[in-house]
Amino acid sequence: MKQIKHSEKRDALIKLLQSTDSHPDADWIYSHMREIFPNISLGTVYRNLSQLTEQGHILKLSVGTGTEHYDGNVNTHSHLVCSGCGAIKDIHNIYMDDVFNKIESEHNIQIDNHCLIFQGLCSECNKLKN
Amino acid sequence: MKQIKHSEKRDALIKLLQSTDSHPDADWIYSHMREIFPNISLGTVYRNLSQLTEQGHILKLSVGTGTEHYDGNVNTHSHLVCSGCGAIKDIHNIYMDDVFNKIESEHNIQIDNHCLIFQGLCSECNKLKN
DNA sequence: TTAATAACAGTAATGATTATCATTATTATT
DNA sequence: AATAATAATGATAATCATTACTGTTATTAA
Repeated sequence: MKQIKHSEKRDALIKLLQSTDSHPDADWIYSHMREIFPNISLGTVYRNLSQLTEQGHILKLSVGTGTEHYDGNVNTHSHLVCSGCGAIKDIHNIYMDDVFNKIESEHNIQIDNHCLIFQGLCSECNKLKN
Repeated sequence: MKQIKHSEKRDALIKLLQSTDSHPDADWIYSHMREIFPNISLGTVYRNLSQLTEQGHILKLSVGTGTEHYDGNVNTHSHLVCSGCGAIKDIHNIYMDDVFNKIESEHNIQIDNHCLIFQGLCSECNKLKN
């Protein structure tokens, strides 16, 4: 197994992701990292993003928008992609463990992880609609 | 609104997607479409895939594998991406409507659609494990 | 202090998807 | 049926997110 060496930039990347709930993509992350490290390379951002994802320190969200989005919050929760404003919002969801257990025993499968993405209207856009 | 004209190839594309439960990507679809229409263009495949997705006749599955996958079954169901064999399997799931209702009222949001992807072991790989 | 090697910047390459454009097929209208 | 409008198509070029490569620098173990 390949050892991992300390990296100031990787630390800052986690910190950046944990400081926002906007679920940014690599481009946003890159431009914000450049404010801290003006000459950081885009390759470094991608390399660290995939390493951190692999190790479970961050989450990769495939929402079908053409770019991958990332989440510094690895606690179980769901996401809403709002068709009104396009934002990706966190949805606290306590019901999935129960669903897991039922489905695991029904299908004889093992569920290690999941990704639940809702499409619809966030509370702000839903309010505007009425 | 742009009118839609009949297309033999689009019809065959839906039919192809409905004939399999393998959740193929554009490349697989392209090569199978070429068996029916030897000179069909890859662009035609992509164009029809996005049109059909937009109109809700098929589903686009963003599972984070680098390519988009497509599903001809638009009835509510979930998917398992098996970490053993890599397959994408259908998971019949009757529990989500209930979860929707609870979450909609908790968050004052409107849920139009959802995509639930499990990661774990399919029943075959789970059996082999023991 | 040295040796091994992970992380890095800079940049080129890859590969999935989208756009363009000239031609063909479909459909509404005469 | 003939015509006109325009959607669909094949071929191909362009785009753009992501990955790979290469020489250099930083980290850490010995």
